[in-house]
Amino acid sequence: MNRSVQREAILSELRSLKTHPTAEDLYKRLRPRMPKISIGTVYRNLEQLSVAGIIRKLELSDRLRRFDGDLSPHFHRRCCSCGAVSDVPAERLDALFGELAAAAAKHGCSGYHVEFTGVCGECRSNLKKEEN
Amino acid sequence: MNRSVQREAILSELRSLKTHPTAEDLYKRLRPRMPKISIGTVYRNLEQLSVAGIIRKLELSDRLRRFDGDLSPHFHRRCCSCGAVSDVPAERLDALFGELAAAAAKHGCSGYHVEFTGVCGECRSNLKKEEN
DNA sequence: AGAAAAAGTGATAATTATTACTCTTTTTCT
DNA sequence: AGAAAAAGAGTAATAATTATCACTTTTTCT
Repeated sequence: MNRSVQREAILSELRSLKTHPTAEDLYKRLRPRMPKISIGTVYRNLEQLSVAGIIRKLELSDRLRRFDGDLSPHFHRRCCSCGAVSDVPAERLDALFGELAAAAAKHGCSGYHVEFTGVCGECRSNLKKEEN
Repeated sequence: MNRSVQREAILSELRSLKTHPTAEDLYKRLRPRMPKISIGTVYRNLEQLSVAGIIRKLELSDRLRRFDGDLSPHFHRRCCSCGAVSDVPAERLDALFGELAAAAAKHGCSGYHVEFTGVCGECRSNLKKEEN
């Protein structure tokens, strides 16, 4: 994999975000700085970076693919209402990680992904406002 | 929700399978019996059935949505190579289910989904053949 | 450093899963 | 049975992602 200014911009932008952005999200954020960058370039680089194990491709309960620059073990939490994806802090879950890895291995698998679903705080308060 | 022959055929076909089929898969299987059924009907019914909680919609590490007629608690295992989805038997995982539910609740979530990833037996042997 | 090879880019076309729409048929309910 | 509601068939539209291709940038190698 060669290096390119676009690839590095995409990677550093992704790493600066905790929002698990889509390719389109990143494209919009990069354009002010790099007006000529193309959406295909963003897709191509995200794919390559994830194949290389430098980032993680999340294919979750959604039609859109999201990307994560944080490779440390953690769970994801998705809002059923707005679709936002946030991290589940790892505190006190370490034992669970180990058990899941062991369960996966027992069934011939090397990886696992856990997604929690619920309504995020923001959406909950929006829904309450609508009720009134 | 009214009843219709198409809906019942879709549901019973799904329930007869352990393969977590896509809408397209089901459509192809139903056509010999019901040549006039339309793909839109399959999508519409699968959506309605999952909203009603009669089946489960799986949105996993894949572009395609898959459906599951088995509502009992279990994990899924996906082959990284061919994409096949199979069930992880629940034996000895019951404790894990409980811990995950508790962890989800602690983080304001009501549901969770666990997917294990690895290469399935069939793909592993195919890959070995290619090596020779 | 400079030439040749490899990899990457931007722009756009193509693909494909899913949804929307219109009109007809089936189901439900009295 | 007959009116009203729900569902189906067929097809068009949408939208995320991938492929293509001529050109540019980066890397490699002497």
